[in-house]
Amino acid sequence: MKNRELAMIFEKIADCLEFKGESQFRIIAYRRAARAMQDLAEDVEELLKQNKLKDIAGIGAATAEKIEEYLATGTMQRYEEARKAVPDGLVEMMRIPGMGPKTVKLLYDKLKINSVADLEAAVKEGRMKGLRGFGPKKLENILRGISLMKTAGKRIRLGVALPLVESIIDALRTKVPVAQCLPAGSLRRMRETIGDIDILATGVNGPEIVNAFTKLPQVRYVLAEGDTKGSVITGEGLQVDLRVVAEESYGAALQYFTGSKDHNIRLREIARKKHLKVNEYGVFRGEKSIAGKTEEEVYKILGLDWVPPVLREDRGEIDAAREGRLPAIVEQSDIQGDLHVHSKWSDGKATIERMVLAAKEMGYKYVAITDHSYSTTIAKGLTVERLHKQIEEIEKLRKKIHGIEILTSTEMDIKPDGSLDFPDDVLEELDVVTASVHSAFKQDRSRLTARVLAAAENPNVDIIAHLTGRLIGEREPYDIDVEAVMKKAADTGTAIEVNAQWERLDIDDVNCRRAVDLGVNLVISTDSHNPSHLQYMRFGIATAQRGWAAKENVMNTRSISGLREWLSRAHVGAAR
DNA sequence: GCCGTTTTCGGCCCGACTGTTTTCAGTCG
Repeated sequence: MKNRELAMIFEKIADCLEFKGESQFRIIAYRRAARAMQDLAEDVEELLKQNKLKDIAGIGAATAEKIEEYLATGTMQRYEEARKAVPDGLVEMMRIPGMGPKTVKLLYDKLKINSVADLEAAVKEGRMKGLRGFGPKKLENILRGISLMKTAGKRIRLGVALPLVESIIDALRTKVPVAQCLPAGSLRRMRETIGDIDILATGVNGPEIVNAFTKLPQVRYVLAEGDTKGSVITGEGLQVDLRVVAEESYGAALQYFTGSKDHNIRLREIARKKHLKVNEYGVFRGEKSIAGKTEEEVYKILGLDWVPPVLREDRGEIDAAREGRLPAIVEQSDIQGDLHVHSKWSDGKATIERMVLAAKEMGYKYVAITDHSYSTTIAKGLTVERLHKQIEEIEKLRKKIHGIEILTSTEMDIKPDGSLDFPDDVLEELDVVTASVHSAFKQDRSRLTARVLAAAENPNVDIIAHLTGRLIGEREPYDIDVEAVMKKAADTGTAIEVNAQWERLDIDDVNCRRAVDLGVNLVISTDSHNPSHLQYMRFGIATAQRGWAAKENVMNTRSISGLREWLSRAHVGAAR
């Protein structure tokens, strides 16, 4: 799959064009094309074969031709030219916070500075002396930018970012009176990783709030401090931006500060066509504010339904909002049970009883105990004999704990040769069966895919868990043909899991959207190894929402009888 | 370079903050 390669190439072309000072619009067009490639769940080669490249939003005649050229020849003329014209060092220099194309170009033209290392040396040797626009503060900022780029700049995962932002907001509230204070940006959109943290506050005294913010103990550097906006770097090297607005602008500011950038640009284009203007203070006709107190009225005045933050990625949600066909996305309150929970029997940290009681506490109507099978030796996987003992224990617990159904289950290993740990007659004894890959990740694409396809075809397998095996920022997805597995799952009724552990979020939002389009059944489960993990359901829900999943798409929104109906139907589907 | 419920050509989102400069360009989100 060449989608990612193409995304990188278009991004690089945009960088080079930016350096050369070409039209902003052309640069934006290339960046948009890059993102279109990034967001594409289907294989770009497949779309080329079907002659559908130009159906992708952001891909026009020129970029389609370049994609075709690259897929046919392995090179792209435009890319080769751009790389030759702009040394790699210059592109890297543009990544330094505070350094843009103009500054880099000027230093290259005047002083022949062409790398980050050379830039650092030049500042320290005083080579910029007398150069217009390079005062002492500017030089200081360049050095700081270089050190920031070295130490920071890494995206952090949602599960790490959320507690961090909560601690910052709590600290701010103790220092200064603020009416509203909440996370915006990619955090509010629940993206799987967060580049920087955005916080929106309302209050009458902007400068005082911003000042208190810049003096918080978490702050290492202050990047900017104005009347309504502050920007800092925390001890962890993470950038946090605070924006303060008046109460009457709350909705418009929240909308603006939640983004995404591309979503907002679309909104402003719509406004412009209606001879309106949208900014963070409201929606304006001429000088007059006509909306802004709530997000709902901002969207409404533009002729759109309110768009849930998780959908604001410019992935078709604007058109859907205009046409009244936004999905009724699945909500936490729809979830009736968790179908992926471990206990002490394998690598979980708590007894079955504690896990079940914690699930009941969540308000669930059922929970499946999915301990590992014996091939996963590192996790003390269960043999057939131990599985039978576990079933006996569950039967006892059923008599003891009421108000929640305990489902017998397994997270069974799909072995390297595609066979399964348990024979069919054992699987038939279980209420629900999950299968997943825990070994031989490095197998080639065809073997790995065949292995999972075989599991999905087994009528006794109900769910495929963490399909791609990725660990965000740690381990790449296995080389598996996700599209082929999904098509098989759509055919057999086998569900694909949205794993809610924030290190995994597997499948991701883009693949989830594709699954929904293909009519694949989903489950959202936490893969809990202790009772507190059950809370991670919110991350799984957010991922499914970002994938446009509705309640109907998600099997564990069903009542226990509805769930059992699907479990039996899945088997019929596979048998045909 | 993309795109069309005013357009197939002529548009293309909008404002805050900084640093250094005497009125604004560059950068960022």
